[in-house]
Amino acid sequence: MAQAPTDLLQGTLDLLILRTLSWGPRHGYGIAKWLEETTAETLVIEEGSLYPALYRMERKGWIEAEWGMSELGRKAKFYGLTPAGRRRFREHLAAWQQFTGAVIKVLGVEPSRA
Amino acid sequence: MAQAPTDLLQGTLDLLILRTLSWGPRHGYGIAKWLEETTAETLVIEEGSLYPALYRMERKGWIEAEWGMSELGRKAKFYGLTPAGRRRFREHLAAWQQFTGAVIKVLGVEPSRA
DNA sequence: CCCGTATACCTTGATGCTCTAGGTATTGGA
DNA sequence: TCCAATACCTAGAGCATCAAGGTATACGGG
Repeated sequence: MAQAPTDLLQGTLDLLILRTLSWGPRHGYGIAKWLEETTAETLVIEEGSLYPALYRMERKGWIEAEWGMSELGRKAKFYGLTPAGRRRFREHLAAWQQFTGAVIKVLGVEPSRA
Repeated sequence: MAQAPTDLLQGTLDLLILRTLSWGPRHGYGIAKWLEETTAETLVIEEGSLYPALYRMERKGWIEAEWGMSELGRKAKFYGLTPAGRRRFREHLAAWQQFTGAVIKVLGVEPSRA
């Protein structure tokens, strides 16, 4: 399969998580599921990538965790954006837009609008 | 500067190089300069990333090197695409389009069309 | 009542890309 | 003469992702 979206994910996972949480708190498992559903399984978030990413972001003060109950009645850790996380999201988003715009310029093609 | 295009570059550098060479052979230094000029310095390719990437790609049979003379009369190593490289480019490009399309769907914003 | 599946969390080690920071050599202009 | 630009190269560190393992609970079907 060579170099699937896998490697392309680098540096984008944080941004995707921040966006997911910008709609409101969610638990880890739910973040991954939501991303997968939203992109029709084009984006698949491995748990070995997800949880380390969440700790990283928590350590940096972008998100905050709180234990609670999932919709299905199981204990789950809910993550929510901090003000710093919101700021970070805006900055990272702008950087991504600029970067991707430049890549489009080089490649001469647009992303697929499936 | 936080997380500049630096980290976003992950997994995209190969694709950018393949695209650059799809116009014809070029030497390493020239590839980097061309990418920087084309994107108004939004994309800056460090030499410590560039040369390892070129060796990697040569080892994988996507590009071929040949010593020659630069436009300015200095010895330079020119890289050209192999048939496998052309195939690789098409595949990687398609994967990038699909991946980036999915990211756009999640983020809800378009890349900047500066 | 048992068992499989889905939910939900977590960790370790390996892999692999990019960057920092160094280095060499040549050319041309101030 | 000296500096900037051209053109190449490398070692080591940092860091993100993945593969592959693990725990525990709820629920439904048999």
